[in-house]
Amino acid sequence: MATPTTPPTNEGAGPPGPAVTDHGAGLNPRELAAWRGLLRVHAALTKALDAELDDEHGIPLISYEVLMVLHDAPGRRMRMSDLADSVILSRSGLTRLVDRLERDGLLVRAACCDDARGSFAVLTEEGVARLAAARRTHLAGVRERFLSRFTPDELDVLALWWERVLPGAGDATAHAGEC
Amino acid sequence: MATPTTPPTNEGAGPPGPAVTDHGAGLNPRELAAWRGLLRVHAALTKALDAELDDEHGIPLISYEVLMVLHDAPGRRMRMSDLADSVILSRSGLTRLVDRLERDGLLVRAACCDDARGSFAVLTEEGVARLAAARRTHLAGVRERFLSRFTPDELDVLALWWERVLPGAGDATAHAGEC
DNA sequence: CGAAAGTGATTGCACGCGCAACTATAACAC
DNA sequence: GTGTTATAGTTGCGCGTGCAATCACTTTCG
Repeated sequence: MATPTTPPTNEGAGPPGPAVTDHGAGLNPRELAAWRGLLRVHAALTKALDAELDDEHGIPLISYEVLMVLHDAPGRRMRMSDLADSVILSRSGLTRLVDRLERDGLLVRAACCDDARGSFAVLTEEGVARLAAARRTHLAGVRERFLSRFTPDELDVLALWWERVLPGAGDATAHAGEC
Repeated sequence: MATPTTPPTNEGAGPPGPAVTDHGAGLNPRELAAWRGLLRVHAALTKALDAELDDEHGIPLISYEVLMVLHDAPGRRMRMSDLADSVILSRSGLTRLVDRLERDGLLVRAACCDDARGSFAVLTEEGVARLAAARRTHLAGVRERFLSRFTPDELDVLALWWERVLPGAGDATAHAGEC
C-alpha cells in the first residue's frame, strides 16, 4: 500500500520519434501534451459533471463530494475539519458549503460531546435520499466521460501514477469520532 | 494525428486481483483511485504552482497561461475569442484578465483592421521579459512536481490517454490574423 | 439602400472562494 | 488555579468568475 511502485528512471526507453529539442514552450511536445492534457481534461470533466449534477438534482459537484464523503463515514457524520481535509476546500469554504447544505436540509450540524469546540456534520434522511438519486447521474457521467475510456488495467496504472505524484493521498481514512 | 490509437476494449485483460464487486461508492477501488486521483492531483498541482508563480513573479497561473499562449502565437498577438478558447476561461473572464494584464503593462489591446469589433491582445516587451522569468520558475515546478514522476514513454501514454478523453483537444492551433 | 440577424467584446450582477482576523474551548505549564 | 499556547470553527472582506444583458459593428437578405 505504501510502495508507489518503481520510481521512474528518467529517459527509461528510447523515444519513439527523433529526439526533440526544447521547443517554444520549454517543454517538448510529449511533456506539453501530458501536462496540458491534465489541465484540459480536468477542466472539461468537472465542468460537464458539475453542470449535469446541478441541472438534474440541484447539487453542484463540490456539494456532492461532501455528501459522498459523509455518506461513507461511520455514522454518516464527520468533524468539520476532517471533512474539509477530505474535500478540496478550505475551512471557511466548508463552513459556508455546510451552511447551504444545512439550509437545504441535506445535513445538520451536531455538537460533539467530548469537545465543545467541534461540530459534526451529519447526513439527514433527505440527504441520503437526494444523494442516492444524484449518485446515479454522477456515476453514469464519470463512467461515460472518463472511466469508459480505459481498461481496468489502465485504471490501475493511472491510480499508481497518481500515487507517484501525490504520495499518500490515496488513503481517505476518515476518522470519525464515536461520540 | 487524428488517430487516438486503439480505443480501449473494456475488460481488455484480466484484472490482477479478484473481481471486486461494487463497493460503497458505486465505483470499485481502481475506478475510485483513478478518478479521485485525477481530482486530487490537479488540485494539489495547480494550487502549488499558482502560489509559487504568484509569490515569485506576481503572475498567477491563469495569467501565465494567457501570456504563454500569446507568446507562442504568430506576432505575439491573438484575438480575444481565440485566446479565451485556448485558455480555461470564459469570454468575460478573459476580458477582465486582459484588463489586469494591460494595467500591469504585460500586454496591450490593439484594434483589428478588418473587423472593428474585434481586438487583439498583444504581448509587450515587458510582457515578454516577465514571462521569460516566470517561465523558468513554472517549468521547474511542473517538472519537479509532475513530469519528473514519469518516463518519456509514460508521458506519451498519458498524452494518448488524454486524447481518448478529450478527442481533438491536443491541437492548439491558434489562428491569428495577419492584420 | 435599409432592416434584421449574427458576431466580438464588454459590463452589471450575484456568487463561491480563500485569507486573515476573531470567538470559544481545550490542553499544557508552573 | 491561573496564564499561556494551541485548536475548532465562523465571519469580514476582497477578489475572480460565469451568466445574461448590452453595445458596437458586420453580414445577410429583401
